[in-house]
Amino acid sequence: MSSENGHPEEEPQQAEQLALIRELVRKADVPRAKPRTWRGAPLAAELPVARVLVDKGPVHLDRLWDYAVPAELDADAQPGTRVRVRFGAGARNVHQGRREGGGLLDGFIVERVAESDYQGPLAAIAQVLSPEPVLGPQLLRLCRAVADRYAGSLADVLQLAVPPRHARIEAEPSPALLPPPAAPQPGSWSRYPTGPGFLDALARGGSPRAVWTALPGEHWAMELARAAAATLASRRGVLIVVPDGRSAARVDAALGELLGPGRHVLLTADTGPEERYRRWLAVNRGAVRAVVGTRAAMFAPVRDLGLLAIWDDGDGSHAEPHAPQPHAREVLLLRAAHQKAAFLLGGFSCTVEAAQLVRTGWARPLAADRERIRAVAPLVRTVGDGELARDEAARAARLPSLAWRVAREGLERGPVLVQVPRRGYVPRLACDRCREPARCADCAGPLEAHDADGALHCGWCGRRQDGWHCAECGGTRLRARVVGARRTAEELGRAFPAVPVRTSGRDQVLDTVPDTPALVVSTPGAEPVAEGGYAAALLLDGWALLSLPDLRAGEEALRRWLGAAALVRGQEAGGQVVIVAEPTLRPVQALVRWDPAGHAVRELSERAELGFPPVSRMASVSGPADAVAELLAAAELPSEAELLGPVPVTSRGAAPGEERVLVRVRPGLGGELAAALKTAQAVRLARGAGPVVRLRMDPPDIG
DNA sequence: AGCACGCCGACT
DNA sequence: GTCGGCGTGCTC
Repeated sequence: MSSENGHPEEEPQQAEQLALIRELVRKADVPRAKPRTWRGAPLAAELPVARVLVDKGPVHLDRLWDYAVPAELDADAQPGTRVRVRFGAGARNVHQGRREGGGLLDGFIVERVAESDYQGPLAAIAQVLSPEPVLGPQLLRLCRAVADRYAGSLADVLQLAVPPRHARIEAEPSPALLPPPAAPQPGSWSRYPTGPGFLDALARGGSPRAVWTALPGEHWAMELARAAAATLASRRGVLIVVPDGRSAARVDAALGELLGPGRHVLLTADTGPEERYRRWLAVNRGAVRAVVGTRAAMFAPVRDLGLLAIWDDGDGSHAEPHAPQPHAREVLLLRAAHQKAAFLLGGFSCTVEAAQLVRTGWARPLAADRERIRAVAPLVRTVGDGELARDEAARAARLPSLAWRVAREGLERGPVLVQVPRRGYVPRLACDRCREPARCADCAGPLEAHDADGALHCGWCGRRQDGWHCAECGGTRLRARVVGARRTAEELGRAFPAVPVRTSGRDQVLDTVPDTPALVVSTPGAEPVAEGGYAAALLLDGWALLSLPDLRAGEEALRRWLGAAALVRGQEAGGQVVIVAEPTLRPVQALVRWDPAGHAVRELSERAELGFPPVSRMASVSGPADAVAELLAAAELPSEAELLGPVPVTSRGAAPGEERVLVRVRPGLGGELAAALKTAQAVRLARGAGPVVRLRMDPPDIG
């Protein structure tokens, strides 16, 4: 396939690059030393050198250290085991018999080799914590690839990938592996023209890759379970990553229904640390071959991986908040490439990244015919600003009369969902006339007005913009308006006093609601499933979502609307959706036509024109101004790298005087960019540890 | 990060 | 003459 995107196909070239850098970082040609006897203690007869990754500590220790393997630890000190080693200046003194010193640090044996290229005497491994090989070769390779991709340290990634140890759990035997199940019937996969073929390929041991646009009302958890069962039938393993515990529980239930007990495990944060480690060990030991879980499960060491699946990749929960902040979709893509496994990315909506996988030909679309979509999608109706202005009832009650009518009708037939915005968004500027986001004339970054004088500055390159006018329509006035709608929902509840009002939100999320008339007020993402589908839905958060301070505002709005609208009965069953948003806006049109993939394709081509991610690759470098400048000057960036900024960092937690620079490269150079920044960072830290500079690949918050 | 070694000022 | 300031540099 082409190398036009930043996806797994750039990986071999990247690996080569990094191998080269590792080589350079290592000392120049020195004669290879055999491990010397340490205090005269006998060494392991074979492969007496252990290459150890020290688990914690500063970034410049992110390399392997050679230790001698004493004969008595030979059997236990295998690759992948957790060990303790003496590390620090004092360790040598121990060797010379002077006094104790050098702290004990935890680490992992990465490999056993015959000789070391370190010239001095090797210290011995102090202790093998347990003979359990928790860091197998494939997991190690994955973690290294993730660290490289995100310009992070291997130690940081291992912290995400290998759970903390519980000795008692390790002592327990894992259950025996059950024989593979029979291949499942295609079931509702038959509603997609290529669905049965996809399932069949999985069952036969093939590795199809698909971007699946789920039909409205789809019992997607069962579809994922069927794909898992087909893969297990081919004697291969499965990993399914979903955004939250609620979704994980649904897939868990579907897997249980289809496979019976003992063939899969659920890995989520709700499970206590010990039980979690028990399940993780069962997976690592090959006793269980199917895993469903939330983002931390993206590293689950499933054996013989046949299928990697992710549901709703646009959900922000898939982005790991801990360094180096890998995204579950990208990690699964790396795994699919490494292991030649099948890949299934599904959702009611479609991200630009997913559209890019299809565009480059890496994955095939898996979607239903238009006719079938029309039959099962609810009828979507819009209320734009013009209508709102003319609508007397709306002005009085802050709710358009169409919404009243649809709610009243819906409540005669079942529950009605009301989606209201969450608090705490930051509006950005848009053209008052056509709502196109206001963009910088120089680099197309988002404009901000954070000065009291009202002057406009670019959020990326920091340049002042005078005399702004809209590139789309020529308008010269800006707006930052948002609609507060929570109160509207409360008023709606008062207007239907006979009907119960249930709420689902951040603090208390309802899982399901019964099939009886009720107003169900929910924030995006917390919508309960209605047993027979909602009779209607009101989407009242149009402007709040569209003015999120994000490049993805449109995509995110559409994703949330589709997530709610997919819970509504089809229009043949009378299901209706009313959205309070301008009908000319692209995401609104995509909702009306129920065409998320088309929306993502258009967003993608627009990003390509503007040089936005994921069509370009970006890194953000932030910290004290001089430190940022110093790092960038030292980094051997790809020659055509484009520097945007610096701009002052205004986010929470940033010290005054901090700045941020964005580095942009064309697709395919992301690996090179990450490697260059990581090397420069390591060099900086190795000498003198100046003020901290934060690196972030693919920053999500670039406006 | 720790913790060494190392090369210049005021104290018994 | 020594004790000790914390400025570079290494840690398998």
